Amino acid sequence: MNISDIAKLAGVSPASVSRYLNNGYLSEEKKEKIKAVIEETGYKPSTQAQTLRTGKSKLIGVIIPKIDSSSISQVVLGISSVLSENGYQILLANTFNDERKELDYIQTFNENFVDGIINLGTVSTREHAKAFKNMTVPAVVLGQNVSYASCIYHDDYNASLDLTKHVLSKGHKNIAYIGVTDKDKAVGVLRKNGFIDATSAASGVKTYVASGDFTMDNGYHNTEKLLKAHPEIDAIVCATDTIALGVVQYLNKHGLDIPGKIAVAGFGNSSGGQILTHPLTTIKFFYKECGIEGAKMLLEKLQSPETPCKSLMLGYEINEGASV
Amino acid sequence: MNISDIAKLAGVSPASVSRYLNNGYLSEEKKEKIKAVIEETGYKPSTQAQTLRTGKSKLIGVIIPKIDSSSISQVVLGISSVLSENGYQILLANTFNDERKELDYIQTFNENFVDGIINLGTVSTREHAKAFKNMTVPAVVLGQNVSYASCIYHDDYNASLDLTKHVLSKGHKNIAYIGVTDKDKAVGVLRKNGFIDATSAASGVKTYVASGDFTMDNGYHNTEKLLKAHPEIDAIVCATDTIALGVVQYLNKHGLDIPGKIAVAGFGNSSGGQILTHPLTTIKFFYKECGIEGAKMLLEKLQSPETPCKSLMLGYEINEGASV
DNA sequence: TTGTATGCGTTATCAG
DNA sequence: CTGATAACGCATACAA
Repeated sequence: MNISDIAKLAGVSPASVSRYLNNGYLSEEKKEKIKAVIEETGYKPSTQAQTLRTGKSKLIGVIIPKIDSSSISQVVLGISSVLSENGYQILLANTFNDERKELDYIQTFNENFVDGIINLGTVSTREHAKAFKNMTVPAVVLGQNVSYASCIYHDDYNASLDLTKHVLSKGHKNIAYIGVTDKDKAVGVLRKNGFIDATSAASGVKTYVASGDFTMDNGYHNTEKLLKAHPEIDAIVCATDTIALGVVQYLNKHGLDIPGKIAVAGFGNSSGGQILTHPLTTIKFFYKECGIEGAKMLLEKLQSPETPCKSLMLGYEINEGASV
Repeated sequence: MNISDIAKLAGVSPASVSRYLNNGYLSEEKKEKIKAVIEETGYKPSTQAQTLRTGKSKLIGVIIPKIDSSSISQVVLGISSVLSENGYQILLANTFNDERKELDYIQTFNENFVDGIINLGTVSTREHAKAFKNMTVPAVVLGQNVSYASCIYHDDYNASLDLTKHVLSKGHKNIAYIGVTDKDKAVGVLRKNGFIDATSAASGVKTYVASGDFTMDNGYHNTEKLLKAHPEIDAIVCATDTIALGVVQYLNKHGLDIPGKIAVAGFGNSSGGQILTHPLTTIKFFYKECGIEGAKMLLEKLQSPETPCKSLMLGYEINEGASV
């Protein structure tokens, strides 16, 4: 069932049907005719052909590292709210935190299927830079401060600095940090640096740094290791709430009081942290706003392709729970 | 940059380039030529045109109700593992639990873009039945037992029956149930029915039933209401772990001991339930397996379109935590 | 083994 | 206001 079939059934030319579907530059009489036929047949124009012809798909590719994450969910919510208002649909590509898959999807989306790309950035390698340089559709990176594309990111460094200072203000002297890979500048490097700078500015404070992936397991197992080697540890700062929850799980399991024996802090203000007997002290970033602004930035580029690259940094708040 | 440009640069016909890209029915000499030009130019064939021409996109549309969910994440992981092995990519469509959006995406995907659809079902209305009947690509529904498509679902009723029996076995006599909309047969109706049948078979047990959405807030606020009206309640069974975590949050906040004062149970075996001081007693469903089997079912239909409809039910396990 | 020609379903141009 | 026709980029039947 294609446009010509409809045209025949309605006794008009394919061009008229196309006009009906688009501008509607058409006599009332024919409009009626065509409308009737389309409703009867349930005809839907082929998006493939439309896209091939117009070069526009009204689809935005959003690349995310994992789906089971409240922060990412909020970013996507923000993106979705703006884009659907403007007639775009979202195609989500989940990389399962696999750098290769991320590049694959960037490639797949690029030149194909989508009118624009939003990438919730994790790592930024030379290959990423290259991929974005070669990009023919507008793209925005969220969560990382990159030079090769417009981006929106959080003030990870200062957030970490402040969070750590808050922990220090409670008198803790042996503070551990559980982070993630340095390949992730925002979450891996900047948050760690904030921790290091805050603690080294304090006197009489010893620190212990560990690292792993974005999972509760990371928190659980690193806590186990850290405490076995350094039972004097009295506070643990984690690069994400998810990791912090793993820490909490370990501490609960071993009857170590939070924050009496050991304080715990994280980043992300996830709902999971708030169910605890002692709600998690955590950094609240503006994830939904990040999505909203990112989508707006992309729309702007879609409308005027010559828009220059921008980078926007968003602030943060400390959510003081009872875990510190 | 299209196939003819490449052909010209390589001094061959467009057909030869096409052959190079596909079968490779071609002399070594020309292969070399074409390969060189493609690498030099970074040429990528247009997926749009390929799809228009072949009718195949190698893309599977997966429609999910929310992304911030560990169960859904696991299903998607299962789907992804099977499909990517077979050269398919996944396009995720998130409906934010909006029934209208779900139908929209079914429509959008149908006849367009994708070679097949996997729908993580929530509600099943007459419109859903109609949409699936009109579907021109193979489709599989996950999580709901529907008649209009192949499906894979969980044994929600018996899981709920067993879970409730387990709660009863601990001597609780005033048991509340916090569920979700009856529009969702699997989670809304069957789990509730299991609860009702188990409790009404027991003697001297009073029950209290509330309902809301798939959020922690549902658990939190309904617990508040229930306990204010019925302070004698000594156990709360929830249709999902997320709801149960909201219950836990309320109980923790008000210093009500779990399970001493009130027992809590849920469904889904989410990691969030396991961080608690008293890990959540919950039903473990086989989500990843559900995704795997669903993807296999779809592949089968893709390969032989005349495959008849199937429905497959998966079992469950009780994960006995310390919350009951 | 290779090239030419055609058509997938649509929209845009242009003449009427 | 309307219809014929070309073109988007590719894959394939057919001819060579």
